[in-house]
Amino acid sequence: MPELPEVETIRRQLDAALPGARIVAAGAHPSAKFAPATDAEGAAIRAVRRRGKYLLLDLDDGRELIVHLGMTGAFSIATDRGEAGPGPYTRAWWELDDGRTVVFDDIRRFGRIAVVDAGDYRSLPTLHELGPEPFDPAFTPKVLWEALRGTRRRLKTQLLSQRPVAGVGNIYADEAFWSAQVHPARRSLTSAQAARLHAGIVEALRRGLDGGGTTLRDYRGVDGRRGENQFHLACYGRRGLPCQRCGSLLEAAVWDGRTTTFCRACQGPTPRR
DNA sequence: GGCTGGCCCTGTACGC
DNA sequence: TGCGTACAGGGCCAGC
Repeated sequence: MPELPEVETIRRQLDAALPGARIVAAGAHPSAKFAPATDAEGAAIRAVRRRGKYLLLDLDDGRELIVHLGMTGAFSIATDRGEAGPGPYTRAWWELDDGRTVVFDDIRRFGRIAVVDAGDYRSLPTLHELGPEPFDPAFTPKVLWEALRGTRRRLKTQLLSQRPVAGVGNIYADEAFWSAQVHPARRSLTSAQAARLHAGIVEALRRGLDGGGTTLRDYRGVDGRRGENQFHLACYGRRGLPCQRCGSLLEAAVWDGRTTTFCRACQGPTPRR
């Protein structure tokens, strides 16, 4: 499940390989989520950027090819015809003028592709309303506090909306709340808790980035390599295992449709509502 | 306008 | 062994 560190790892690999190449042909799964991939045909790729979990490929005609990896999206670049080309889970592919083919596979089809005028993200609500980048100086503890205390939703639910900060998904959210010793089901927090959560978010994402991403099931880089960060998770997916800080057994619950792992001893009792 | 819950998807794990 | 069911979850959207 690609979150910011995984998407950034992929971005770096694509940005090292694609700028300068022109898309001479394209194909896509007929679903409305992937069909727009063919709209990029004829354009050259200038750069590969990232906002949150979205990959933004700048095209030379004033548009952007936007790709969200969803849960199981993955890129590969085929250099020889017939080798690592489109497969049963390929949802889009782009043939380049240098003979390579960029292939986008997505088993569960939670991904999404769009081509828009540069900077016009109105057709992608989450991207349009996206919060600051976590490593940007504009993302401060105060900004996070303001974004979280201005809602009555659970803190984690609000965090996953991508509005307080861009790029945090379920894995890094659990890690950040555990690190900050803040209960994710709370609906309010102090400025001191916000400061700890801010530090926890940045730290968790930085660690994921340094590890080349977290591979739990499907995530692979463009080069097919798995991430390493799954070996360093302290909380996510460790229900029933001892907390690395206090030794209590970690618990898990489902709130707002998302499984959350937490330490009752470190992060406090679950709020009544 | 804010919030909640359902839906989309398919491989994997597990129980019977 | 084979079948059925639950589960994983990011983003969108209808309905409250």
